[in-house]
Amino acid sequence: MNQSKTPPHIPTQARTRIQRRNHSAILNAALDVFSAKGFRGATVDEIAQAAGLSKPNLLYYFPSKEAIHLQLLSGLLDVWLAPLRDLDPEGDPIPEILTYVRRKLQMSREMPRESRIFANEILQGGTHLGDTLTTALKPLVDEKAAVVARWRDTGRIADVHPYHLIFSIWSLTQHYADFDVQVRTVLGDEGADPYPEAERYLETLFTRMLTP
Amino acid sequence: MNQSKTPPHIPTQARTRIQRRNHSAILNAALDVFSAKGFRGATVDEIAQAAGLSKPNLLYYFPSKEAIHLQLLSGLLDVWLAPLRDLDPEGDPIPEILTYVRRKLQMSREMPRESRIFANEILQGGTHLGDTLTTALKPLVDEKAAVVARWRDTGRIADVHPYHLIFSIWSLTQHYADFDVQVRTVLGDEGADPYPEAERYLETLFTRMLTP
DNA sequence: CGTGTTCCTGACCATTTGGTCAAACATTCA
DNA sequence: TGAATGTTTGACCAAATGGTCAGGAACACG
Repeated sequence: MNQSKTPPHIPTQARTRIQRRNHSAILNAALDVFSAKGFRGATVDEIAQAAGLSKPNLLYYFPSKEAIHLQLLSGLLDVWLAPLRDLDPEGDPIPEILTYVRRKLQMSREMPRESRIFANEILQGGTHLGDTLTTALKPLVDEKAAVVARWRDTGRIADVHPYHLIFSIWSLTQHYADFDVQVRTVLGDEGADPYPEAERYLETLFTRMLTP
Repeated sequence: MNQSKTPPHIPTQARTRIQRRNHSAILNAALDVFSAKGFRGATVDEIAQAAGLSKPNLLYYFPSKEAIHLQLLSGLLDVWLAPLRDLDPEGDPIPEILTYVRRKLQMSREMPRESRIFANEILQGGTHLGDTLTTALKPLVDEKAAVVARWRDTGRIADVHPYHLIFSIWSLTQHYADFDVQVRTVLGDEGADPYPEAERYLETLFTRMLTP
């Protein structure tokens, strides 16, 4: 009957200092573990360890493993789509698109865990995302594809399919994060950082593709 | 002490009719389940059900879940690399590369399960593949990258980084299998088959990229 | 100090899951 | 037909895992 012990499950804005610290420690640890092992392969205990907490203690902050995963995913999509959101319809088409490519590649390099977690989720059918894809992703892509279509129809870029252009940017940039092992293996261990070459390659690719 | 009941674990060439049937039924079922749920997410029981067998019966044909996964993976790599293997150094460079792209895209469409299982494996760090990547994949890529480099150095194709060209072909073609859900969601449910458009797009992309 | 709240833990539980085994059932073939 | 060989299964096990809970420790604050 007592209404005590209300666990601070997902308080959005954590109240106490300890809450804030542990909350973010958990999310960060979960990012590590989920991105390395996938949702099923990750164990609550491992996440707790990585966050420096005991399993029950972690469950004190989040109601379930799935809740952690979910909060991670939803928090991610915004960050992930920011570069596309910033594509400026008033800007110079080709530089605008090249900037988008560059920013996306940069995110791949600096946030590979996020990229992998997302890839994993989509690979598995996006079941955890619910209708987020249709409500958040699709409208934005529709909007920006329309921008690209306008650029194309006014002859400012070469003839391209707007949606597939966007798909190609996604796939090419995220490839370096998601398939990191493969890339590094093929390039040999000597060639440490593939990103500078990748950036040059993608710049050339899209310049040649888009120049009228 | 009796040496009886030697289970026909991985007999490579199954002997009896039943063995052949069940063996391939298991592998096919495993392809379904592993590609849909990943290695950790897949359960032996589910694979057995999908193959029309009981779990112990499945374990009669394969010593472990991992063994099934492994046999699947190793059998896959050969098929997967065939198009690259067929890249002909004596052929016409641009048509040769376009053919490679087309075949790779076709495989994406016709074997999405295989593509996803592979993606999943690489995403997780390729731990199950052991050194297969360095012994089987790298040498082939090295060889074909050299071919591309020769074409480039003799001016038969435009200036490109051979390895990143190959990476871009992989990522662009497999994107349609691995991120199928995303692609379909963004394109809307009406536009059923994205592949014809994709093929046209990729043809244009690489033609513009490679024409000297 | 004392009291209420927040934080943390050891012990525990139910379920899932990979895998085993003895015995039953089927098939083959002499 | 019958014995050897091959196939299938129900019952079972041990380990892993997500999650609970009662109570103790730390902290905030009057």
